[in-house]
Amino acid sequence: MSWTEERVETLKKMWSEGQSASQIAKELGGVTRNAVIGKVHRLGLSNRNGGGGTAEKAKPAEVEVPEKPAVKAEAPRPKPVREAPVAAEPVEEVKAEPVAEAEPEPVEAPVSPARRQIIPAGQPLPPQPSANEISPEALASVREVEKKARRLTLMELTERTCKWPIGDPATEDFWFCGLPVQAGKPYCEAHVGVAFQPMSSRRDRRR
DNA sequence: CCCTGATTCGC
DNA sequence: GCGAATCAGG
Repeated sequence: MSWTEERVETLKKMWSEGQSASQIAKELGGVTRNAVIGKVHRLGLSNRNGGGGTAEKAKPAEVEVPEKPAVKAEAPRPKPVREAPVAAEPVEEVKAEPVAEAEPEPVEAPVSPARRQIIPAGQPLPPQPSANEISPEALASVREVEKKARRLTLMELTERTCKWPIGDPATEDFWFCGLPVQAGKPYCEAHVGVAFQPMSSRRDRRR
């Protein structure tokens, strides 16, 4: 597959949304995450903003000293004053521009630290079921399984780890199940059981 | 082990 | 330009 304009646009869109290279690769198909990352770099849109994923290594402080302007006896070229865009507001989102890449444009902008935060866009958290809507048997079973939970943190979750939350999110006493998920489902077998109950079996349940 | 992006370098 | 291999990290 090649990087058609359409595919590149999908890439740009997803990348700016904070999607990971592998996710983008899946979406596009026919390419690996390496290809995506490579393309991202070639397009020059390496740094994404937002605290979503792992975007470390952001040390803008280091700027090579440009050495002196030298003794150029040349004509002081007027240089097309590009006008400093002191818009004061990081407008951002320059999409919808079919432009085929203008020029490098100095990455260093007098931009203020007021950046838009991008929402992780992860899987929506599963709803904590009300204990009184789960059958005693199922509940007991789940409790048992939860003893074997891997106790993963939010960041450790993947497509193959059960995302069932356990404990109180407001305390340290909180983690995610993390056991292997049931094919296609976001939870492990036990949690799929309590998460997807037929309406018929959860009617009129009292404690 | 699962995953992430960054870089290199032969093609 | 492309992307597999590799690297460095979580």
